[in-house]
Amino acid sequence: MNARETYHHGSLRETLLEAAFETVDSKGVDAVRMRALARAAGVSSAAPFRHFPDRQVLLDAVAARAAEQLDRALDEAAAGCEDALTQFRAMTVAYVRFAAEHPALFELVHSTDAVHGGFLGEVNDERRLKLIALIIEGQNAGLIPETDPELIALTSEALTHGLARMFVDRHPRVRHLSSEDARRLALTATHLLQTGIGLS
Amino acid sequence: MNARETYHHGSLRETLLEAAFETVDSKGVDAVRMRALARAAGVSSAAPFRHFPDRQVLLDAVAARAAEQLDRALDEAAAGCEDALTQFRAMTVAYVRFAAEHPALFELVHSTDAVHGGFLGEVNDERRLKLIALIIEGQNAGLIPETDPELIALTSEALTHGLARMFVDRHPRVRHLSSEDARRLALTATHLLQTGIGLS
DNA sequence: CCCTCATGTAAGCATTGATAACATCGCAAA
DNA sequence: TTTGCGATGTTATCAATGCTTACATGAGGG
Repeated sequence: MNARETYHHGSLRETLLEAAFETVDSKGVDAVRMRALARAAGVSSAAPFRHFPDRQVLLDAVAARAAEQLDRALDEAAAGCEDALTQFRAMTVAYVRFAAEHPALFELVHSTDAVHGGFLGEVNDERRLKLIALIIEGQNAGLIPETDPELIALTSEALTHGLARMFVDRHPRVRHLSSEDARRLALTATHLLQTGIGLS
Repeated sequence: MNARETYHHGSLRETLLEAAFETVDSKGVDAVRMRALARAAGVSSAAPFRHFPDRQVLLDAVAARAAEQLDRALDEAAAGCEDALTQFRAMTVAYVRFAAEHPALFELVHSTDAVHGGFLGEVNDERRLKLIALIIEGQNAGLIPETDPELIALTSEALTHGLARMFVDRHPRVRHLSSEDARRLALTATHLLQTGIGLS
């Protein structure tokens, strides 16, 4: 499929999107070059612009796909869990892990440009709402004390996001951690916080 | 000093550095253009390369200056505080505040490229060591229970870094917060965490 | 006083994102 | 089946950018 016989490519948009996604994941956002993508798809350097008005729109599309992947990872992590609290913890771990394994994608999902553009912001919002819902659910089930859920969610998210960011930024203290170490760290840290919130 | 009569500029390096710093702070890293800086300094477009081998080195210099400014902010915040714990909290607030007020500079200080290049990494390390020292000092003074200081520092830093990042990323939940609100949030969040750690 | 070398200039290169004018072809309507 | 139109691809080209090379200038030490 890399070489092409027909004048029309057939699925250029998807091919470009996929290649851009891989490039971001493996080499970072800055490594995404319109001409390189075109060359890889066996197509002229102007062709991509038929499918993406400009580079930023392409990156937005990549960000959207990455957000889907992140959401899926969180859902899968929460799938096997019984109560709201366990789900909450599992999602925290999955979140940090995604950041550790796909730093560039994680960064792109939260990059101001893409988020401010609207649709991605809503996706992120939805993910957050899911977490708040879990907290409220936990409160209703008596698992979490009835403190301000907004504050709990915010603080918890800050801790999670911060841990994730430390992996993205190759923070010295987490740089050489194994995947399992990272998992334990996320659990321990959130546990520490949750002790403060009032969880057992 | 903007217009120049002499063939030699006299302080081109500093002028460029300052202009780049301002540009990063006000318009972001991507807005830094070598030619624009040269034009602003009233100098040919090749001149900057006499002082900075390439753009990245210039950005590294900007990052170093930003790191100094951040360190100064933290020191000033800690200056008036009595015990280690209060210092620790004040520095947390100052850290988040710096991120909120100078998002691009904050990002640059932690950008992987600049950090991985060595010297900036050491600056950041030093800042971290200062925090750990505070924790140990707090433990010695009986203000902080004798739990693993590494873990406490790491978790605390994750929370702080996460809060800071939320401002940088214009996170919806903090986007419309006033400076005072942000201060309170940082305090409340760290308090929540410190409750978990075992602080009063 | 002069001559060296740090610092500046002019010109140009390769690369990049983006656009405009033209080519090809799938597909639906006549 | 034919036609022709809109989606998609091509070629050629632009302006901007980072960076380099070869040359110019002049400040300051010997």
